[in-house]
Amino acid sequence: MSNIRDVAQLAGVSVATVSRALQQPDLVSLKTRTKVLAAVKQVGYKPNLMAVRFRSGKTHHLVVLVPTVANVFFARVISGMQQAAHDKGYSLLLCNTLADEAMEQSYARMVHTSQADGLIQLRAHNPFAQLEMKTGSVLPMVNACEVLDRIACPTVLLDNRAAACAMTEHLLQLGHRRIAMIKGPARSPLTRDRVAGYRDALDAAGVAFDESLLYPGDFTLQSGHQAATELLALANPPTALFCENDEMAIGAIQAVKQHGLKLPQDISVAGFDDISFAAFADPPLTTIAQPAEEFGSTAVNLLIDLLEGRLTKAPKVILPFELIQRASTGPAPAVSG
Amino acid sequence: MSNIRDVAQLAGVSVATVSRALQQPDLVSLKTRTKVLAAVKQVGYKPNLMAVRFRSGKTHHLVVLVPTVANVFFARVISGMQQAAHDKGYSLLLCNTLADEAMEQSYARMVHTSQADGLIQLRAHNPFAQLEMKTGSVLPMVNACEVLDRIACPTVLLDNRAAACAMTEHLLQLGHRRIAMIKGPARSPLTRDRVAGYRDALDAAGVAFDESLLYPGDFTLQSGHQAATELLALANPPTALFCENDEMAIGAIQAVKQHGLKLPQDISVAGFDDISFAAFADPPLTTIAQPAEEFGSTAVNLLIDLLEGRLTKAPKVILPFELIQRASTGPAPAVSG
DNA sequence: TATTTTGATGTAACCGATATCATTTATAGG
DNA sequence: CCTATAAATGATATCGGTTACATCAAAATA
Repeated sequence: MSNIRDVAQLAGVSVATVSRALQQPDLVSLKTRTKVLAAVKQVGYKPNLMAVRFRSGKTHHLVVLVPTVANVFFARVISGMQQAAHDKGYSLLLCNTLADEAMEQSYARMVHTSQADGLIQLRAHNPFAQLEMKTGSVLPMVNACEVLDRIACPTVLLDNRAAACAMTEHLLQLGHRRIAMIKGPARSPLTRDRVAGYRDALDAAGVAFDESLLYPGDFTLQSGHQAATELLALANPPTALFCENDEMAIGAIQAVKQHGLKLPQDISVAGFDDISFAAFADPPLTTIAQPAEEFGSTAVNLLIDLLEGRLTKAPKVILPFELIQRASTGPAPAVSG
Repeated sequence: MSNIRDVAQLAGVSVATVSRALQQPDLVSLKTRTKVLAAVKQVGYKPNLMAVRFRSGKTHHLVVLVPTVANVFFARVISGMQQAAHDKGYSLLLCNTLADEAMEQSYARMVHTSQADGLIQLRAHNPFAQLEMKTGSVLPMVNACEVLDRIACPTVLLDNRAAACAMTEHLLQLGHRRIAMIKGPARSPLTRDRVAGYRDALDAAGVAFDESLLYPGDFTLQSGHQAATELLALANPPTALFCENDEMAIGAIQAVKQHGLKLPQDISVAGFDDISFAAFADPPLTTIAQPAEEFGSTAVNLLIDLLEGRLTKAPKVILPFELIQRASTGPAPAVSG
């Protein structure tokens, strides 16, 4: 591999001149510049970016902590991130945490050990908590999708409360009164907000909240299936299932059918995210569309702004949602519990 | 940020001793070692890995070129890669190429500019072709899933021909004679192999090959839907649809239902990959299971072996498949065209 | 013509670790 | 007690760029 000294020697100039000819061409005379460029071409010189970045102290790498890339929604978010990062000359170091705290820690440490400039976290957990406790410093981080409320860091989020409220209102308008919610883990702020939105809508409609209609899932198809199965076994089962993501909704739909019920005549099922499979469910899934790619690109842009000092304080960007009405939700059955 | 000199000064030793105390503790006396470790702790020293890697010339980064992370199968492959890479102290630089040649090139160049040690390519395209042409050097690459046949590089693949043959045989055994194949782009070697397997089975069963039953898709739900719609409009439509991935199969199932046909009584649909949604399709999808995560981990391990000089020649690893029989395929309808 | 200003280039320090080689100190053997 | 050998430590070059500063020539000004 040729280096800058080879080029300098061949061109008969100093290494400084070569560097300048490539970085600030106006500082170099046309004559020398052409000589240098010819030499660069001849030896096939490519600057060693490891050296450049070591010198500059900036890696241009961003760590992304994703709970699971196998989740379709997150996959879209990552896609948006990658595009935005590439546009600004950054690359993504991907970590599929799989809820493994140690794995998350080990990637977070990359920001400490100068392997990455900053980090984007997609779940409600501060991976720097331990590190910052020890060092007292605050590391560059952006939070997206799932939101940490205790920390003042730039954030991209959906108005989950309003979105859950909108979907619940939709179901209430269809005449449903027993609306179950297949939610995420109890401790998640995202789930907490969505449950709050669900209750807002119930309260506004004067429908009593029933704790037994809340079922905690884990965002997988299987958990949606299991949740629906158990909810349908209740003495007074729900006529609508509002799921916190489309995977669980699709799982729930299968359980509903296995239970011998027809959708949407006997029961309605709604999802959240509008992943590509939602429109291909049978029946097609009513859901909340989120701008997944935009989550990713916004998060990346915020982080880069933060890193490059263009951020004075931590903004909270709220992205819009849209209720997508399809055939999985319909009027509540005439004889309702 | 503290550096090795700070530690050395505080411990009252030379930087070389600090480095040794951390890298080869046996070369340092117990007394000095404890002194050094105390100093390390006191100043909160973390070696600057950018410096380490610049010095060593190894980045411990691997570029991964993925056609689309939004594809569930690829998401699983990436998950497997990330796990394996992490276990060996490497990180993944993810590039979602989205069929953008320029994007692919720009990431491939990272190997040239010392930003990454090697590359894993998931589609049948050599991103180094141009670079290697110019420089004459061969860059470390591993190919997985989609296979490049012209190049001698370590490869992880499925016996796609045998798998497609197995699925076709399954359909033939069910009595199907008009079996359509919703395949991938014509130029893809993967598709070529699978079509070959499909023909192997037809030939063995003495069923004539009908070109009009081959339909090129692009692995999306939409394209499966469209393909099925067009195939069902044929004068002599197929009784079975063999799709090259599960997304297209799920899209096809929707089209089949919209056409008023029942599955599997009127028509059978089979997929490929066994993504999580396959078991939740209605009816559950018969498909070929591939060890997606293992594809990822194997590819990463091969690349690391290659980088660390443990590979003499380019191995081809063939991973096993399994035909998963579910309810989307059944006996051919009695009155067949 | 003498002097200042501008432009172009070279010299060398620097980023932070590692590793070679030299040097000092400790241990063993005679 | 002295030397030979081993063990521990230090001084410093090095990786490949960038950049502050020095130098020098050419152009502009007095």
